[in-house]
Amino acid sequence: MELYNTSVRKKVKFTPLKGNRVRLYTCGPTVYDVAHIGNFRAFVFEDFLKRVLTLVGYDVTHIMNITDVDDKTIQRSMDRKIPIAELTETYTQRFFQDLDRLKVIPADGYPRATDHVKDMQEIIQQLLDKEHAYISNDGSIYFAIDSYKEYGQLAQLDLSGQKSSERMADDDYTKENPQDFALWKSWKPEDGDVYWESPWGKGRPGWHIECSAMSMKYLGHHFDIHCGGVDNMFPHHENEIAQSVCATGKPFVNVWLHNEHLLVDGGKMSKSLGNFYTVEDLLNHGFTSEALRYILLSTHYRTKVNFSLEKKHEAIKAVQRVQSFWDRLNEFEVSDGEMLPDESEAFINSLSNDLDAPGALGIAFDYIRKMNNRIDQKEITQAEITMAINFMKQINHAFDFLSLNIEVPSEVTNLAQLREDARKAKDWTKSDALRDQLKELGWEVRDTPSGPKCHLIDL
RNA sequence: GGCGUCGUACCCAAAUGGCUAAGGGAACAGUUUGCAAAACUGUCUUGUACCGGUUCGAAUCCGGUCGACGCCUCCA
Repeated sequence: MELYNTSVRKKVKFTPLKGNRVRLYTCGPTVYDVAHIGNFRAFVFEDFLKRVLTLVGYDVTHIMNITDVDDKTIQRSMDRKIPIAELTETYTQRFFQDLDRLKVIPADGYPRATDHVKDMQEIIQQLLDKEHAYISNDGSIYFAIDSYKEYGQLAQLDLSGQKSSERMADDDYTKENPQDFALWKSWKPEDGDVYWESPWGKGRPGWHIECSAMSMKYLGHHFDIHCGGVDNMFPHHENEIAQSVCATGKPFVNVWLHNEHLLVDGGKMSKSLGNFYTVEDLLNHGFTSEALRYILLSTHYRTKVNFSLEKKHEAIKAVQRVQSFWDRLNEFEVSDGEMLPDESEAFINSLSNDLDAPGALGIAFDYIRKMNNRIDQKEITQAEITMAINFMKQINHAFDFLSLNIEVPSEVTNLAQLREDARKAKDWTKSDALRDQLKELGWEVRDTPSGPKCHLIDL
């Protein structure tokens, strides 16, 4: 498959560094607050990447960090007068809950920054030893970007032409170069009891160092894929590269993937505009997990997606189309077999082309219409049913648009049976009344050749 | 100011210089249905922001204009 590697700004053929295993690191949340739907665009994109990699046959080891210490987190815990660990644990659990609600496959590990301070210190020491870092006069440690000639390569920044503004120079008088970034922040009174002992005194790690430490610890110095939002490209990922490469003297990440942002109503999400949505908000608005996945995946990951509440209907209808076809297929007797229709190859080719999810969906919907038509015409064969089931499983492996194993409450089943009895007796008044009754319970009944079928109403 | 992205039908959104520019949603008409729902068929046919250029051939490449947005400082 081909992936767009930000590092070289073009699509490149992807091959794992070692055998069949893809080692994947994705930047996780800072757990000082609830993550919003924009954050989850990144996490759902990464989930999709992983699903496609496994669909084409790779094994994936996926690590996502949890940033549980930084300026904002410390500030929030002080404002709320609760211990930082309590604050971060609350939002970490909330994050996992939201991932689950969006049907995101869990990572193989979610290392927390605060559990890896020692690993970070080791890297910092290596950087000091190799003179890529220096201790400033307040005890903080900075990475010297002048010591790494490749600095700016990922973001394609030419730093030689940039001059430091007076403001920066004033704020950062202890740095050798205003662009140098912190590896270790010395303790200040406003940090309270948030500090770790180190060879350089009390302090806490800079933000970028955690990803270098944890990715290399769990995936090795040189691993396959590192993902994040476009905003992380600079400075975060640029700094990660500098730290990691200079500390180990080895290549760091093979392929960098960056997803574009999500806009709401054409602009940035903000609490003051009232367009700041969490997963919970949207579920309360009547979006389903599948509809949210559809919205996040039906635009290519490198294109900005414009979210709005008006998309609910479109998204729900689209995923229901897939669901209805699946339900319809399952009314047939299914025989075993690995056969797949020709469309499966086109579908996988589309996904292999830098995760062209919209293109793949086009193929899937074309196929669904074609097969619905064959069922309507009563021309469908047993072999086609089997292939359709297998193909739909592939589609669902990648997108997860189907709600499987929904249990119909016995109350609903009973009412549906009463209605069916009334229909057989041609008592249309009674049967329509029972249908209305079911509707009030949130269920819709469809009369099919094999009897009435109940479906949850999403709208 | 520096770097970069984008503009495709009523809405959303693919198309890596080459067949009639996918697909989803909405709308309208029909088939089917006791009526529905779902599904199917048809319509939405001078739709690639605008102007110019390169080419046998351009949504795609180049230049310009207009518009939207991102990064350069914490960000998915």
